[in-house]
Amino acid sequence: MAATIKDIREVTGLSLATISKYLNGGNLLPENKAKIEKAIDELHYEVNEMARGLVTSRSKVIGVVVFDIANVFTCTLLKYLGERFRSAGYAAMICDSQNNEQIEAENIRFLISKKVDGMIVIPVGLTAEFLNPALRAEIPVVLMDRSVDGSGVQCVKVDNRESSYRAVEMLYDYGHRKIAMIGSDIEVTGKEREQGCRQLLKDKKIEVPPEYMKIGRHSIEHGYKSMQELLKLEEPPTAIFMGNFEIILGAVMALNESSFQCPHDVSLIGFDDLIISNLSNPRITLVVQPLQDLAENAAKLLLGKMDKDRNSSDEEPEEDTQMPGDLILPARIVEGNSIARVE
Amino acid sequence: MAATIKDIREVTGLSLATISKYLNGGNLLPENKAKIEKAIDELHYEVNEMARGLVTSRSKVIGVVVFDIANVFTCTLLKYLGERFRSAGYAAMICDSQNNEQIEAENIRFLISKKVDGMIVIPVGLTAEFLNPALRAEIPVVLMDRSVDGSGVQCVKVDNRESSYRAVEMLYDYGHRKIAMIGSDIEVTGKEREQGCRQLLKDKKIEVPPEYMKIGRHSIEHGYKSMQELLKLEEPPTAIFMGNFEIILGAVMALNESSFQCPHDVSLIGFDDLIISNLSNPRITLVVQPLQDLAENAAKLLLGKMDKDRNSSDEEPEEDTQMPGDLILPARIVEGNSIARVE
DNA sequence: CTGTTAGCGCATTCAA
DNA sequence: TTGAATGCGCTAACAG
Repeated sequence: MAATIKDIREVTGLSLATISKYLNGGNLLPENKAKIEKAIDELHYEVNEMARGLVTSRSKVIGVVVFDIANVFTCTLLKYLGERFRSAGYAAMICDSQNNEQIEAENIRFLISKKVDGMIVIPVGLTAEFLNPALRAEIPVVLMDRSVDGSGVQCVKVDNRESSYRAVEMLYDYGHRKIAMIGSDIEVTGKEREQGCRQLLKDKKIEVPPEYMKIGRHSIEHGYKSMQELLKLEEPPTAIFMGNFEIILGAVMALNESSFQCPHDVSLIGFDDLIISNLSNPRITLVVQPLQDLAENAAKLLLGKMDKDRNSSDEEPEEDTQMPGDLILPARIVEGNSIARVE
Repeated sequence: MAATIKDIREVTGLSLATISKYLNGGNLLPENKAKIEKAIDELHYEVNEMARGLVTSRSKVIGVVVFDIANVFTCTLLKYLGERFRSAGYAAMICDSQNNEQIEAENIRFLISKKVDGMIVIPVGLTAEFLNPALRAEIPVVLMDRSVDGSGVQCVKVDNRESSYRAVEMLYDYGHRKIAMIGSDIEVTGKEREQGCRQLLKDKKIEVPPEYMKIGRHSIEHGYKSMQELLKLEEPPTAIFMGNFEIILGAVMALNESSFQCPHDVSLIGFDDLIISNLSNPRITLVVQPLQDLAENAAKLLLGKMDKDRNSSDEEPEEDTQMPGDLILPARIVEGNSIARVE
């Protein structure tokens, strides 16, 4: 069996309290300190965090619930989140919701039972309900990427609407007037991006044929089929805005298989990942989210909330809970050479 | 504060043991069952897994230590691992080693202190030492992707040597004789892939100019620079084997920027990810690892070990610990159209 | 089927 | 500075 502090007591002859004090950085005689260190080394003692957590009611673990773990966006966020948490002395417990709201709700409850000290959630669900158990348990929560209306929980994200607006504006500024979009509508994110696109077109008084707005599932297939359909139109668009990573993937596949050339026949701009532009030829101009910034801000926010929670613990009517609203970071456009100038 | 079983006792008038029995699926009077369920619902009770774990000395958590969380390979494995563990009633605690052996060692010790019931490790390190604490703590461990010599710990992986051999053989069979490789040498995986390549060339009695073997860091930059250098040679290769995802990325970037066309001027075959072939034009022929199989086998193996550990607990000299050796799965080649036939 | 009791490993009082 | 005692929330005997 693993060694416990009792074993250390046997070896050193000191009391449990003294050993505990050592483990928690208290002051003791150098002599005793050395004895304990020697014993720890010999016994390969490791603190039992379950027992410690039971006493302190703090686990030093932060739960991270992601809507889907198997994509670059999520992984990159996880990387940065993990780094921040680690340097603050916390570990991350990552739960994949597999794009399933029920699993998401279970994940939340699971993490509560694990007594995590805080949670980051990149939600599947649009409804706020699934967060209630965490709020009731008084576990600080910070959302990322997708805000949840009516949850009253702060979210760190980019301004999808504004960024999409600027992306389409870039197409416009290059002279394009026949502008199409391939996007998704299941998540808030997708809706916001569509809104941004429509807004620009409206502001510029461009009439959009309904067959130019390909809003469907968030999937490679949707991107693939939509691109095929757009290129088959009698009057195909000269420029296309692609709403997310998977759609870009599918759309570029379809384009590659067609006789159309980018940017000669059709110009492209996409929302999301940078890795894509390394592979495609020509490089696609992209709206890139500041993933590291997003993660660091979310981590900072959460750690801050956790601190406050611990200090204000009992009384005090929480005067400063003034519902701060979402934290919105700017996305930047990274230019490739996928947009042709049109006269 | 969160509700405990004592609160349930207050409400129901039943004893702690009865409530505990309910929580663990024991039989009790329907009447009492209903009472408890009502109380749980009202109080929003959630089991405190720390307390439970302290008693049972099982956490229902499996630790997963990955060399780098921010890549598709890792994420995909995490996804499949997570699904398997979840359906077996376990959660995954994921630790990123950030490609750093020291962090890796800390992760192992951290998970031990969290009393995880088992571990999956995709190691950074080549040396076995970092696994010792886990072995001493008698925590079942299964490695993935990269075996660690002398650790005595089983590893689930593909046969990199054999797969690379077949990849290069495909180039050979298409008639190529001027074959180059861009690969990495920091990890076992990279070394094995290089060996497979060299072996085929040797078997076919092909002399390899040293400038054809670009072995360097596992990075996009290395792929990029190496491709540039290869194309600048007086006698450039007609076919190139690319050893991993990052290298493919860089190499394809460089190729796209050059005047060379694939497969007309240079044929390509790569080791790793499938996503790449969706984007590049033409589609690159790839050696694809059976990620789902790898994950499922590793999960099964680990869960099996955990079961055995719990049952054989005390005595029995573990007769069947016969060092089963690594579990090696076949990779498959997914053909694109990046290889030209040469006469 | 239910209740009583003890103890998991540790931190934390309070005395000494 | 150190030690003895108490309890965190729960499960696991055992007795009823």
